[in-house]
Amino acid sequence: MNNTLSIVGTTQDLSYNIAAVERDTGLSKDTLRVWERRYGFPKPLRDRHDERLYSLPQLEKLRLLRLLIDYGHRPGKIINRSVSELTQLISSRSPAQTPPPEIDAIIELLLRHDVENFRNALLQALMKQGLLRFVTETVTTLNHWIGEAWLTGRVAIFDEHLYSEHIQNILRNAIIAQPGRGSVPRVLLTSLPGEKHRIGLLMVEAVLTAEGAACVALGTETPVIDIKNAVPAYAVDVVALSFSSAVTQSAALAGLTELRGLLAEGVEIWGGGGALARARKAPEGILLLRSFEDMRYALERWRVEHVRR
Amino acid sequence: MNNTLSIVGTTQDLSYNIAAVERDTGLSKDTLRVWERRYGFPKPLRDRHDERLYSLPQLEKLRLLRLLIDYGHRPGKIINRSVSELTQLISSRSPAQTPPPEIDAIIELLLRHDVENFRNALLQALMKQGLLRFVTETVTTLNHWIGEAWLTGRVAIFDEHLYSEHIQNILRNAIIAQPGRGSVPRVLLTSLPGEKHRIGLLMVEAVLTAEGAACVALGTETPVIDIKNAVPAYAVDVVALSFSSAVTQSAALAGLTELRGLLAEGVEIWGGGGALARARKAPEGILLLRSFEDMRYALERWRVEHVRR
DNA sequence: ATTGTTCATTTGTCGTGGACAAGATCGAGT
DNA sequence: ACTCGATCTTGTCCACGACAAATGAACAAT
Repeated sequence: MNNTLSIVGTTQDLSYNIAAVERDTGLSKDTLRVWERRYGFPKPLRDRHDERLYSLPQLEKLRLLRLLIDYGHRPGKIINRSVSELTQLISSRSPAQTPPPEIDAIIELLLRHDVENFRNALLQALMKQGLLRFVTETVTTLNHWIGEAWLTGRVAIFDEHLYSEHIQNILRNAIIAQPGRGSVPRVLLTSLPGEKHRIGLLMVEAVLTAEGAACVALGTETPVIDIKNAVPAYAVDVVALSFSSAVTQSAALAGLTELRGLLAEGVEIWGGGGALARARKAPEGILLLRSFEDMRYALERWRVEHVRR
Repeated sequence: MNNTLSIVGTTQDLSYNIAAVERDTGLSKDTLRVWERRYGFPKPLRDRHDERLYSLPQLEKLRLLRLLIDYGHRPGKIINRSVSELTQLISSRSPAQTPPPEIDAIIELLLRHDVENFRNALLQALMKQGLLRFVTETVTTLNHWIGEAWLTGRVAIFDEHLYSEHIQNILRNAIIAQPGRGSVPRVLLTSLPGEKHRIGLLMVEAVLTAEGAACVALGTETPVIDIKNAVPAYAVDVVALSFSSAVTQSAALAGLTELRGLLAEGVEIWGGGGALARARKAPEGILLLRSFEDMRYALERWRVEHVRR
């Protein structure tokens, strides 16, 4: 079972065993070992039983590498560069643009760790704009720029955690405020195992609920089989899946196709999110939503096609 | 990278490669291979390149096994029983006790997949009892009995997902409703990597906020180093960590001790949750909270010890 | 009766290297 | 500009040996 919390460590400078590194970097054990074999990095110390002990600097460099690889760099080209070269690569990649001032003001509060005012700024934006605009404009751009700031190291991991929690609070608060009795269509909302990003899912739920659909939200990481079983149980008309850009496009399409094979014909499948934003054509029987605009249109279309007699 | 969603499959009856099985069962590839070697199950077909291809029945039996093992059965004893024997084991596991009627009524709605009324029943309970009693009584017992019903197979995985989402909606809604300006102490709230249960964390946040503390919630799975860095950034007085019964007690204690070594003396560490409920004695410099009562007492004590001049 | 200790067994994770599929890159040809 | 195939790169899979960590049983001590 993969529920170890263990971190090997002496009091002062700690070392991480290979499982801890896999957790903290997202690089599989196989990958870590094969990198060591091929490129000579990371070359961890060994404990008394010849098991790998990674140091904190190694772990930090691995995180940098992961980031750059996600961004399109090839491992072999960058793995033996120094940490400073890598950070330079990251910052040089960042676009010259700056976020719009109202977004920047909010990010500024996050950077100052001013929890109360950060929360209030978000709430005020929501009040001022209404749920739909708040989600489709403010939250979308906030996500983008905070991701950007994280890449360049301006925003720490815990800041991003905090941001995610607060957005969740606000979105869930907005969702629960909606009535949503007997609405159509009934939409099952979730992501496949491996996809952990909750915010995209909540944004969709907020918009759909606001547009009068009935959402059955299952959170993240529902195995395909369980989705298949949930569809008849909750009598849903549509299954909507979210894929953040942390997953590859091909993986997302494969998951969608897999699900299509398992579900009844009448049930629609919608897929959206960063991983699919640039997808060319949809697999048979699947609707790709490249924007919130697309989604509202899809909703409209469903309703026209399923008019009550 | 472990973000493959790929599933190998022909249109009709699909087979799953070892990565897909790892995802859907939570059993690591190493475990799957060593079970095959030792016990002869699961013995998957091989593709043209000698790679394992698991069938759907195998996958389903693996999920049953996982369930029983989580409950305390030993793999070696049950792995070669038939599926019907295993399901029998699960249903015979059902405890003599039954949940109190008001809890049972709510669970019944979940079993009927009656989303709207389920939501309303939860909201009504909250209104009737107030936040504190709702969390410490209703949610606590609901968690317990739904976990129980899941073990006996009465509640499906997707039902539990749905339950978790709704509880989150409600708790976060309650949290955001509180003012919380300039309160003390400032409490950082999170869990360590590997601990994914969010509900316990949210329950604590709800209670603490209601009691007038200022919570800085980082969600689940924050690496120790990031906690260490967050403490000065957010100027917190207390770090509170939650450990569900999915982790072992020793792992929880190790994590707490590890953290203690990294944080400044003045910062308190509180640990709570299922894994620690039966812990004997706390490590040096750590406060174990075995109940919500304990937590309110700890809060009281902190305030007395840090009286404003 | 509960708690601590010791010892044997079970079980999951780690190690090694070899192999190869799937992806990425690049050049040639339409 | 674009497919197409050849070529390199990279992650995942395999086998199987070893052993640490978890569990259970047996027993002593409080």
